[in-house]
Amino acid sequence: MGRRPCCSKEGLNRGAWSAWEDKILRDYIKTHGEGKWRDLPKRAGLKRCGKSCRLRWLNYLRPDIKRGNISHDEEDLIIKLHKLLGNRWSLIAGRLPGRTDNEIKNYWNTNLRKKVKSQQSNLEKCIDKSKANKAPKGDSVEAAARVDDQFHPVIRTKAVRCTKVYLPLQQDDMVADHSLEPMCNDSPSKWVPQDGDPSNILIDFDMKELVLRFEDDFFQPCVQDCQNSGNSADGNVGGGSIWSNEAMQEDWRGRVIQEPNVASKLRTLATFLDSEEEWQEK
DNA sequence: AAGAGTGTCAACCGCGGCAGA
DNA sequence: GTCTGCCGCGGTTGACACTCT
Repeated sequence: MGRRPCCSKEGLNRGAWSAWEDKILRDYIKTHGEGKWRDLPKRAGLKRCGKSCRLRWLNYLRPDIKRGNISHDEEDLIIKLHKLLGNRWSLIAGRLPGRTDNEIKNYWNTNLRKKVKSQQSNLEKCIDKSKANKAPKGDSVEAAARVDDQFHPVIRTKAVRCTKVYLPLQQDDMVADHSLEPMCNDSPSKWVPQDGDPSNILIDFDMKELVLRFEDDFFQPCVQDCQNSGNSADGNVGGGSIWSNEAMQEDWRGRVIQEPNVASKLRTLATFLDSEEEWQEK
């Protein structure tokens, strides 16, 4: 049994919307409000499918929409949110007032994907170099490499804020390195090994703070080092990738979903992201 | 000047989630 | 608990604009 199409395609207009179609739709929604998209075209007298009307309204006609000129701040935010959420364009758009998921998706595909990819490859070069050189402990490049190896779970905890998370970290590494301690609001004593397995640590702390510190302070030496050594890293810490590669990122997402004590649905994440008080309380 | 190649973005499509019957 | 229909999402397409040769 096949799925019933959303509407009959016969006799319907397709492709670009004309000015008068826009006017009809805008006037209709102004009078009757949004919703009931399936019936809207008939009631409004439009030869369009309901889905098409909805899309046109949400992505183009809505009065609160900002179009074009994505600012540097917005771009930065898109990159950071994309690190956390992946291609969840509607969630990302929800954090950018006046921007639509379609616009952000297009902007990502045409501008940011390449940009982020090149920064990612610079990061990999940087880390490879540091590993090859066996820099002494404490060296910024080595430290950044260790961050890349170990601290991607920090971002993971942000994605499931306020939820206790099992992290596959080596506790010894974390505590022994004093440069990492300020990144955690809670004292390391609150990091409790789970089930006697030292590689699983239960953590529950302020994740936003962690991410900011990670991106803005701790990561900077790596970028500077890249520049000093002739590797261009664009100097954009916020835009630098936290992942060594896409596989690592995918692996991270998969494991989050499977963890028993972690919010198992991304809708939970959406709720969290929509909670302004929580977001700003720290 | 013109044709080819590339980029951009509005619109379409199919699927999955969810609410209500 | 199951079914049905609507809505919203993310991936993809294709028309148009722009740049290069």
